[in-house]
Amino acid sequence: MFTIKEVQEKFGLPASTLRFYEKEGILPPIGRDSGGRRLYSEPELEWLQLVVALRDTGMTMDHIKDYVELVKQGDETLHQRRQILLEHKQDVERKMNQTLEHLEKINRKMAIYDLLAHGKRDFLI
Amino acid sequence: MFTIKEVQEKFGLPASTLRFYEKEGILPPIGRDSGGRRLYSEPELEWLQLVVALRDTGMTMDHIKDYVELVKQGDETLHQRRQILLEHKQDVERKMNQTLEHLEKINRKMAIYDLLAHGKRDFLI
DNA sequence: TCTCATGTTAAAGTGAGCTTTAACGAAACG
DNA sequence: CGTTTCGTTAAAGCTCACTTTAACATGAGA
Repeated sequence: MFTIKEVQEKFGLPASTLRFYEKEGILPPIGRDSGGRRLYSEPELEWLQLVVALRDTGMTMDHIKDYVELVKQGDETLHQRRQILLEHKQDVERKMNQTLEHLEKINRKMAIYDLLAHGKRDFLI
Repeated sequence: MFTIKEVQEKFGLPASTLRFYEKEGILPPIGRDSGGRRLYSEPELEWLQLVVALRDTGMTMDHIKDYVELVKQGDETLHQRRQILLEHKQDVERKMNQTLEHLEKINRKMAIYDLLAHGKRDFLI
């Protein structure tokens, strides 16, 4: 069991964000100690890890919420959930390819700077 | 020379965004026709292409603006500009590696769904 | 027991990056 | 010549994903 501070440090997520995720239903309701303080358990951290993976690969909070709803509905939605992950993964791969193209553009720009830096101003010929 | 509508179609950027970029100094002031309408020329489109590459790889508008300021200052800033692009590129590459790790997480989740779908509920042994 | 760090909540506030609105001008079409 | 389309501006508005604030509670250490 982990306090909110420990989770904050483990994941690099502010406590305010952890509370916000719980309020929004992105995390399940977290158990409390006698004083009403949150105590995170392993499955909840596992879950948080997937949420972070989805968020950092560009899934919107609303879509993550939809996915969480399916998890709550149990095993009947396993296929649907797999499909959502698959489509998201394909999305991410498309975006990565776009990013690679953009990096190419940036590389070409840098190459031009290098030519200019060496006084080779005849590269346009 | 291209009208704002043509640029909008070429780049998939709304005209409102093109006007917004110009207002913010992210694009140079665009020339006008006799009726005060914007006419984009080739160098401006080249420039827009780099802006889009930087934006879509996660550079903030403020940083793009800083870069634009250096361009305006001319050749003295060539080295500094190359350095900014280099650092941004390294940043993007770090983020891509993070994304690959996140994809691994998503893949493992999908694999679990596959095992469950085939009734192999003994995978935890 | 006092104090101070750490936690709690609901609600308001923030910042980035556009997008919409309103009011108007120019110009192409029938 | 009228009307519909495309453009212009400044300013206000919007969405997303948090973040801050205010007011209060708990619990550990001196």
